[in-house]
Amino acid sequence: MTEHLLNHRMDATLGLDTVERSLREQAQATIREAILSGRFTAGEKLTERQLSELTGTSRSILREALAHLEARGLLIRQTHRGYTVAKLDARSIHEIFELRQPVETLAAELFTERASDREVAEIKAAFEAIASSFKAGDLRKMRTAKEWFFSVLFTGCRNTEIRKALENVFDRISYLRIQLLNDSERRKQALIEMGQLANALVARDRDAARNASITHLESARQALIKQLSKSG
Amino acid sequence: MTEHLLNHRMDATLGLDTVERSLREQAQATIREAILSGRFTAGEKLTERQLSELTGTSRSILREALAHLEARGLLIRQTHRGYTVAKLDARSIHEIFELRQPVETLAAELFTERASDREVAEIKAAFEAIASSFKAGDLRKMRTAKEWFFSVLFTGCRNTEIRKALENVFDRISYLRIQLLNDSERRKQALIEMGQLANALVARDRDAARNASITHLESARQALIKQLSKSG
DNA sequence: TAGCCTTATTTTGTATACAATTTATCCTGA
DNA sequence: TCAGGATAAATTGTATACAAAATAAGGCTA
Repeated sequence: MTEHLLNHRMDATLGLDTVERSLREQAQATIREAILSGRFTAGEKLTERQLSELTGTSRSILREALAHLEARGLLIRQTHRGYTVAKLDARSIHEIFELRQPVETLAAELFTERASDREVAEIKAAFEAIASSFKAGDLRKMRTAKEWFFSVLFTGCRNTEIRKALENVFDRISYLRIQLLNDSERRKQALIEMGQLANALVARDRDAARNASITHLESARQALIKQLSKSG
Repeated sequence: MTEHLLNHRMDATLGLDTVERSLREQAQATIREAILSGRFTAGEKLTERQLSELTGTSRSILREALAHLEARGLLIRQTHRGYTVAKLDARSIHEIFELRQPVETLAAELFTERASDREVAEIKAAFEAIASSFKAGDLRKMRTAKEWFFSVLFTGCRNTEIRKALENVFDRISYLRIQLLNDSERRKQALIEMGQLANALVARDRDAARNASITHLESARQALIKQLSKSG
C-alpha cells in the first residue's frame, strides 16, 4: 500500500473527507478539533464571540454546537457564566480508566473475533504509521495515526455503543495525551505496548489482545497521572 | 423511615426538587421525561412547533435542548428533516447489553466497597419501594422506584464516568422497560432478581453482587429481545 | 383513475435584536 | 493605598424574523 493510498484510507476512516455538512456540524467539528489539538487549554473560558469568529457562524448555530459538546463532556456550562473547556483532575482520570479498562479490553477481544480482514490490515497499517511517524519525530502525524488505530479498533469490534462510549472518553483525555507525546521515554514505551496490541489483533489472538490491552491501559494511566502531577 | 420522608429522599436523589434552572435545562428535562414515560413513541417524528408548545419555550432554547439530547443518543437528527425519537432494534439492544454487562457489574462491585452507610440504607429503601409498588400494582411508581434504585447504585460506586455512561444507556432503553412492566410474569422475575442484587449490595458482598448483576442483566436482555420481537 | 408536475404550506436552517446578568472600570472616601 | 460601590462594558439568555428546504395538496394529462 503506498503512502498516498494509506493516507486516503486514513482520512476516510476518520471522517475527514470533504462532505457537505450543516453549519452546526462544521462548527462542532471545528471547536472539537481546537480542543483536541490543544489550541484551547483545559479550564479555559470560551466566549461566544471568540468562537463565533473561529467558526464563522452566528450564535444560534454556535450554541447548538456548544450544547452538543457539553453533553459529550468536552465542555462545562455554568448558567450566566458561559462555557469552559472540561478539566480533568487526578480523580477524573482514575474514574475514566476504571471505566476504560473493562470496556476497551472487551473491544480488543471482540475485534479479534469480528473484524474483517480489511480492518485487520488497516490495524497493521495504522500501527506502521504510528511507528514511522515516531521515527520521523512527527508528533502531529503520530496523534492522527493513533486516532486512526483506535478508530479502526472501535469499528472492528462491531459495537456502536462501545465505540461511542470510548470515543467520548478519548476526546476528553486527548489533550493530555498530546502533552505525553512530548515525553520521549513515554513515547517509546507506548510504541512497544501498542505494537504488542497490534500484533495480537492482527493474529486474532483473543487472550493476547486482552493482556496487551490491560498492560497498555495500566501503563497509560500511570503516565497520565504522573504527567498531571507535573503540569498541575 | 416514614413514607413521606422516603419520598422526599427519593426526589432529592433523582433531582426532582424544584430548583431554579435555565429554560434550556427545563425544556430538556420535559422532553426527556416525555420520551422516557412513553408519551413519545420510538421512531416518532418530533416537530419543533409541537415541542415548543410542550415546553413553552422559543425555538432557540428548544434547539439547544434538542442538540443536547441528540448527543446523548435519545434523539436522531436528519439534516433538513428534523428530529425523531431514537429507535432500538434487536442489534442495538444486543450492543447495549454487551456494554452494560461489564460496566454495570463493575458498578455493583464497587458499590459494595465504596458506598456510604446512608447509600446502603437507601438501596434497601429503594428496593422496598419497588416491592411495595409491585404489590400495589402501581406501575408508574414502580418505574420511579427503579430509577431511584439504580441512581443510588451508580452514585454509590463513586465513579462519575460509569454513572454517566450507564445513565445514558438507561435512558435509551427506558421506554422498552415500560412495556416490560406490563408483563406480570417478567415483573415478578425482575423483582426476585433485584432482591438478590439488593441483598448483596446491602451485605456489601462483592462476589454475590457480581453474580446477581450478571444474572439480572442476562435475564433483562432476553426479556427485552422477546418483547421487541412481539411489538416490532 | 393513476401518475406526474406545479404550487402552497409546513418545517427547518440561519441570522439578528433585545433583555438580563455578570464582569470590568473607575471614582469616592476613609 | 485600599475598600467599597456606582457605573459602564461585555457576555449570556431569550425571542423573533427571514431564507431555504422538504412535505403536502391540488390539478392536469394520459
